[in-house]
Amino acid sequence: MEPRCWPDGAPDRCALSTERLPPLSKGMALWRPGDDYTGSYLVRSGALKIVAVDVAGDEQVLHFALPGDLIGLEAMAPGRHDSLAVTLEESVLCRVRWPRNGAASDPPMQLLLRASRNLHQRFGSGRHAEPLAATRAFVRAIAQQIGREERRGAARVIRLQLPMSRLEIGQYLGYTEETVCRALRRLHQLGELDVKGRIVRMPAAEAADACAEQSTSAAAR
Amino acid sequence: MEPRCWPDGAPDRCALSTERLPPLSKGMALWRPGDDYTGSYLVRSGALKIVAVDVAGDEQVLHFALPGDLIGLEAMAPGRHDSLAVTLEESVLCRVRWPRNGAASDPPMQLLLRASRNLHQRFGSGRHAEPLAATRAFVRAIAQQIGREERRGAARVIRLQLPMSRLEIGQYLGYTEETVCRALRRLHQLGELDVKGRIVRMPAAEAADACAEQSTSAAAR
DNA sequence: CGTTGGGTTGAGAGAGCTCAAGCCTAGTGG
DNA sequence: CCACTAGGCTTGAGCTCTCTCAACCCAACG
Repeated sequence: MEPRCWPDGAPDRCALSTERLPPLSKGMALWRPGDDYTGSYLVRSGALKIVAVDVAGDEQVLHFALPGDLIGLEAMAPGRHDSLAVTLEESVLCRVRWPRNGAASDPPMQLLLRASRNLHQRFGSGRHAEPLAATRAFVRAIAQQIGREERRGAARVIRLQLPMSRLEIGQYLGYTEETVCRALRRLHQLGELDVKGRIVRMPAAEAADACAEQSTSAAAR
Repeated sequence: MEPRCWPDGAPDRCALSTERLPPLSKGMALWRPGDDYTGSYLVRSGALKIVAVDVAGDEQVLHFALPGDLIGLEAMAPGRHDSLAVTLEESVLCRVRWPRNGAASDPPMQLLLRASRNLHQRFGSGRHAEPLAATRAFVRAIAQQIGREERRGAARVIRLQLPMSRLEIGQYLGYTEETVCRALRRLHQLGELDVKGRIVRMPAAEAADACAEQSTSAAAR
């Protein structure tokens, strides 16, 4: 019944290594925000929660990890954890590691990096309680991906064209078209951004604290 | 500015192949629910939305794919797409393929498979509008992972112990502790499951359609 | 110039949140 | 072995906020 950490027959090609960790008791932190990424983990038994803690101290659970799950992959691309992983009960884990630069040119490894970025994005776009905060985070995330920097006099602004409608943003964030519309308007009134249809302009500084990640993503391209 | 589909220097090791697709015009479907998985895609330009369509016809956007994104990986593990991918504007894509069984024993490929499962789960646990449907889907997903089948006379039931508190479920689903509590109670009253603290029992048939979307939620209104 | 899809705004009602209190169970220490 | 305690769970009563529904505006396009 207990799944093996890794197939026994798997050779050590591609410099992949697994290492069994001593059992973690309930409530132990596997990693904390800011920790360097040192490998991913396979859950052998037990359970963990991956939580994002915001500045207000509110906790949002991003994922529950159960036996068989691979966790921590989302930190591979940025090289650093920005979430907190805590055991919900006594758990046994295996750490999976490989050299950071060694196999970087390996095609499957490239795919893994992309997958890591995917996971990281999905983790970042968690469910916010308020439509205003959710919409703000959404626009900033999009801005980081497709925004172009413009000079507007002395100020640097990010300009972008949203590819999707208000309705589709709502279908993504879990709100209605009207709520998204009102949230955008409120953000405009707060001076955080300038909206005209699907064209959005915002100060470059605003867009910067969206996730503050993806330094490696440019190199990956 | 245009990112390359793939590093030129990357050799064809590990039998990975890329293939550039002709530009897709706005509104074209890249894949539909039920389509076989034939490879993942890298977005070169344009934008797409990945949506889940439930039986009621309601669309939920799971992801917006922008240039540089890798999409479709979540279908690798199950081998079949259960979502719909549609271009939001004219888009250029590259398909990335590799033999299904060939490199299955390759450690990085194993990691990819795990990542695929992760993505698939995260895609499945999208934001539901109603707490009842969200809680139902959550419990069923957990049951599929850690539930044990029991014989209770003639009926087959799934028994499981939730590793997390009601508060943590709420922090995951985006509701408060009380709302989760009431949702569980309502599910109990509807006869869908039996809750005693963290012990949950439910008919094996119920747990089976974990991913089958909420046909009952619309009727519940 | 008319049409169409997307966007915006307003008013009312229902749903989930807040606050508060009581219960129940597991773990602890005498 | 048992009482105790603390945290989790449950339930209730108002209130706020988002959804619903409806109308109107607007720009793009033929």
